[in-house]
Amino acid sequence: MIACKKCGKEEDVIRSGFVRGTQRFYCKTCEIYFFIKSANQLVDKTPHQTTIIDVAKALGVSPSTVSRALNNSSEINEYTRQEIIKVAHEMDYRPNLLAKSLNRGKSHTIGVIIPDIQRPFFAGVVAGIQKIASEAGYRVMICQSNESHYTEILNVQALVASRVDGLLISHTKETNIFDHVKLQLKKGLPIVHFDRICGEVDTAKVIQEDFSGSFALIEHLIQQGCTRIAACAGPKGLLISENRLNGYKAALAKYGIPIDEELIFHSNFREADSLIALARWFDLSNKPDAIFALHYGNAIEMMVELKQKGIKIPNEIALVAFGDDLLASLIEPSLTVFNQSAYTIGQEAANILIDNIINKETFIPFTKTIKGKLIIRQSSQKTD
Amino acid sequence: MIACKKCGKEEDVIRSGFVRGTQRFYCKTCEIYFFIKSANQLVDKTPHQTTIIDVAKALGVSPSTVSRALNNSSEINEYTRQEIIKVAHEMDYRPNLLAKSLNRGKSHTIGVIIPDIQRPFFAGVVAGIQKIASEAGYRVMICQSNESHYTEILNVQALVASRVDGLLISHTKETNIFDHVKLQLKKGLPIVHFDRICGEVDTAKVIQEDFSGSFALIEHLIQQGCTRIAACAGPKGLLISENRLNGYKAALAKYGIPIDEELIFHSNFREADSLIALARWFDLSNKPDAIFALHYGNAIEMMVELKQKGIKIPNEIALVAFGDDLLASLIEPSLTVFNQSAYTIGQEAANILIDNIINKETFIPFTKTIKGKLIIRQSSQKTD
DNA sequence: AAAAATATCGGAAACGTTTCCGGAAACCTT
DNA sequence: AAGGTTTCCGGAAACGTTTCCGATATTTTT
Repeated sequence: MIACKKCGKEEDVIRSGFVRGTQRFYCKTCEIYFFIKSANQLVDKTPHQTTIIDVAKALGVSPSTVSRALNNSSEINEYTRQEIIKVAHEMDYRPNLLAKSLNRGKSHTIGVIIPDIQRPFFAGVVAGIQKIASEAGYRVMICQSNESHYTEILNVQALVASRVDGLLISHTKETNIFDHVKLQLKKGLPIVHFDRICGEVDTAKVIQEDFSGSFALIEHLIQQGCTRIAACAGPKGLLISENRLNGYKAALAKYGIPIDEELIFHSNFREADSLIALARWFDLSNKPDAIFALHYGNAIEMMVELKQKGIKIPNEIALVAFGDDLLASLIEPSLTVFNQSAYTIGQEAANILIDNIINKETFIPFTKTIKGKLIIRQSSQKTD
Repeated sequence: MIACKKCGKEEDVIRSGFVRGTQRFYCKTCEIYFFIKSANQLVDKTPHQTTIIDVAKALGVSPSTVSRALNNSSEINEYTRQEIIKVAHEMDYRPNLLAKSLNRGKSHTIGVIIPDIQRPFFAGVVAGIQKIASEAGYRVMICQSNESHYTEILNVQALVASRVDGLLISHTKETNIFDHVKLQLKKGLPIVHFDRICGEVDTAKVIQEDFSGSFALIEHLIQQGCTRIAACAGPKGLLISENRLNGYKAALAKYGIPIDEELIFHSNFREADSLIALARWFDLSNKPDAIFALHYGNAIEMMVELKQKGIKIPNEIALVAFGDDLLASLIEPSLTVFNQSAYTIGQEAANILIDNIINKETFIPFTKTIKGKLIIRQSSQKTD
């Protein structure tokens, strides 16, 4: 027989099921259910990170006082503060940012979504973001979409679940539906776009000189005597690709060169695309005398292929591209590019986002264009 | 006169200070202090992310039931679960991971500390880490130490404050005191080192074939007929530099080639160092016929310098290095390297860390060496 | 010296979850 | 039909902070 935990009597205790792996009892007198604990159910407190309560107990003060001491509150005696700080340091107290964030309703974390960290451009952007963020006391959480729209959506959800205070995003090349960002924006989440921006959402944006950069590159080619300039563009929906293409067209128009649609190839940024483009152009009766790669990677791939085929750059065909890298200066011939300062873009985007976070109510979205510069190297300088 | 909020009498109410910007009163009868609220003090609830409580209210159930429905608990009716899931979805409920983490005592986040995300090797590692982590349901928080020991310490503290479940770290080149990791390890934080590991801490480690990779490179050079092989090493304290240097020495020893300390230069990975090393070697009466760069960056810098000086690679001097990159295959002459698969290292390190996190009690630290491979290119193949 | 103000502290609520615990109802057994 | 079991749900505690509020002791003012 089992004694009731409350009245101690054994008569009216009956068994009452096997609940959650343990025998349960019921005392009809007291009308209560109860379990009998086995010895090994006694708790073995694992050591934990020291909390504000530990510090408070050590000093015989209340947790609120410790909190005040550690947060530069004015409502605390200076001597008390010093003592608390001393003890907190001795105990290696580290504030639990999860608790703090939960309580404050802000995580002091910003989320970043990029297609691929391994691309030097995005690595540079991330570095710029982290610089500004850490200086402003923000942590950074980075997600890669791997150019997958679905992954991008999951990334947004994950970052929202982590309650980031704001979002920096450069879209997937296949993203043409923006409901996921629209929804969060509507919910009040500060969002800043960079590089691969989205036109249909009212966010602040940081972009490169896509139009004028292209324009400068093409103008340079024309000045070198090129007249049939091929363009390896990106997917048709992608805004930044469109802008660059417009710069290309504008430059041609300025110099009265007709636009030949046969010379414009829409790639998907895959390696194979570069070769397909080349093959198509070289099948033309009227071949191009220059190539403009809207994306850096395409240019490198093309250069490798052209060299392998024994085609002379730049004399037979010139080559210019958007983007820059150590490789561009070291490859032979070195590559003429319009350089986008990834680091600066990252810094600027982070600055704007933090401004947006802090001045949430008054912030007005705007678009900032980061100056790039034309770097003329061998691949475009025709010699006679 | 002011009426007491409790008894309503006005006689015994006196003013009692101007506390926190508001007039305070005291009722001598009731012995209570009170304020009188102005109209604009009424709360204006800002819209918030929908919580589990919102969902519960919408359905007329308790929060615990909602939690059970959303967490695949068995103690819930299937019909109820479906209803709750439906409503939660309609309300676009996103669990607050901060609250969840705080409650559960684990954040499901792992911290990563690397010297510089812009170095392709580390970018590759990060990509590998994120792959594994996201598959396992972990988030990743990345910090850059920028090769500063002090920043590294701050990074550790920041990640601990964020209550990461584990830490992946590759040390600064100037780090030779490891108290910051020792402390956290002692506190029970799972830590895994990779690449730039630390010998004096009992953590799991993921390293490259530093010794045998060097050995293979040097052996290859010797087989090409090189006998005076110079080495551009890293700082003396850095373990991975030591290991590589040992591989170099072992290979020389195997072939009976004496070790000439004049051919070993300890750099600090700065660009200028490469040039200094070259200058020193070329000042020797007995010049080297090959150079082994323990770090990839040095090799590129040296190649640029050598080409500029008109020195023929590999015939006048061969060049090999640790590490790989697209650049190594495209530069001319292309660079012979021992390739370290950064992505694999990241994956492996993440796998081990997660194992360590999950099986915290039983986990036994070990060191895993990731296989690399010798990629022979032009820079080392002497032609006659 | 009473009244008013100030300085400083403790208690408790709140943030959004999960989980422990207990209870009611329905369902089985003899 | 009563004891025993199972199912399923609600209430409340807990996670570690911050902050609101109230309270006391001390100081200043009148």
